[in-house]
Amino acid sequence: MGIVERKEKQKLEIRKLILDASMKLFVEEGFGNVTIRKIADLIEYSPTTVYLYFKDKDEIFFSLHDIGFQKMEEMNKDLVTINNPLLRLHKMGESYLEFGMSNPEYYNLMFIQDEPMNKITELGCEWVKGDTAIGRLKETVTECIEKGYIMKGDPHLVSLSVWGFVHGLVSLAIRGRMEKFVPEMEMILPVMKQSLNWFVNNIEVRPAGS
Amino acid sequence: MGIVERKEKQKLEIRKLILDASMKLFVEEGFGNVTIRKIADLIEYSPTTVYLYFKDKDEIFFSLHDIGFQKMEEMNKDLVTINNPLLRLHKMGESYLEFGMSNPEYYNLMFIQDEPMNKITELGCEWVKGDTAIGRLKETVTECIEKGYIMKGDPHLVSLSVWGFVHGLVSLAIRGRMEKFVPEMEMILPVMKQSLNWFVNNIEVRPAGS
DNA sequence: TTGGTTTATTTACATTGTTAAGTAAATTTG
DNA sequence: CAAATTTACTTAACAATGTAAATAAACCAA
Repeated sequence: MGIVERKEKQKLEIRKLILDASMKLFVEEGFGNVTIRKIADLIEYSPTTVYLYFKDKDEIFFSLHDIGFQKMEEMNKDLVTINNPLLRLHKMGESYLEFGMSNPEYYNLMFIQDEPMNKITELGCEWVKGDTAIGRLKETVTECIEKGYIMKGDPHLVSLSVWGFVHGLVSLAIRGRMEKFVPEMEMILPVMKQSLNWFVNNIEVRPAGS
Repeated sequence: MGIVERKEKQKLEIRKLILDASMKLFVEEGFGNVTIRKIADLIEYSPTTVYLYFKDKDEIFFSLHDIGFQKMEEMNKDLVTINNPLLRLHKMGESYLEFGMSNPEYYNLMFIQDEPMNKITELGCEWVKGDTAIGRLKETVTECIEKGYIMKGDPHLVSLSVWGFVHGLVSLAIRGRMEKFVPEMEMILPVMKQSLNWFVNNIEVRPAGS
């Protein structure tokens, strides 16, 4: 079945071509300016050809959202080596902030935009990528609690809180709600890290009298 | 000049008609399904009439975003009577969560969607409504720090952190990213409140040995 | 070569935001 | 009151969009 294989490979190549072009447009012109026709122009196919590889526009966004999680995972892979769970949690947070601020378009698709989730509910399946990422957070939080680094509590709830915290910062920033707080662009990430620092300091259980 | 006055009043009435219709559509059919034509249909005018009252679609969204802040302010007006600043901060947080969850469309316009901010940067002016709301948060946080209810730190940074926290929860919830954490709809707000509770407990300075 | 399958394109349509031009009524001016 | 002008609105139209149907071209098995 060598021919079938080759065909499949070609099919995947064009899919990739479409996704790359979409992301390029997404980054350069913003979410609202990604159109099927521009994508088609960029890959030098007719607009309708795109529909041979993706059911509709939302499916393209869903695929990009997926790629975003892969990128994030890659960025996080070194963190497992950190032994101290609270330090690991802190670094995970920093990594999250960095990912969001340096890939706002992916972040947008992964955690803010509705379109990729539409696709998920439409297919009746779960948000696999997001859930596994959160799963890893939960492991670390659980370890923090078990080893007494942070106050005893429901790991589930604490994980949600931690995620909420970093997501709040990133999403405020990339949607332009932080300008009054942090007027200079290049200060946003540092300030967010300070904020995370404050957060971790506060949830850390300090030995009595320190 | 009674006639001029009456005319102005009529003009405002139609503006309100448009805004109400927009909000109705927004709530019932979602952000993406608000179209000028549907608005016009609803108020029984031609689509172009809308443009006599609003420069463009974004200006409608901006006005709605503004109304959202008014509603929020109204919801918060009782809070100033709370003397204990940490309790006040806690209640402000709860109120914020409640507002977001019971008015997701307004929340969307106020803190997530790009369009209203486009209008602001276009006009070269500031995000007045948002900034004053945040100002009130900052006052309470400052008081908390001064009176020793929470750890000493930069009020600016702490305010951003608090805001980030509650915003993170609300925006994850209304963009459907919390389903795995909290599968039952009606549990979302309670869980978010628990989360806020945990947060406040952690930032509160406890007397040594308690 | 023939007939079927895959892959792409050309047309086409409905929906969108928005503008330009036109019209009828209301108001002002003489 | 009659003429001029302003106001409030509509009709018609344009360009851009997502997407479907019809069609043509390329490819391959028989």
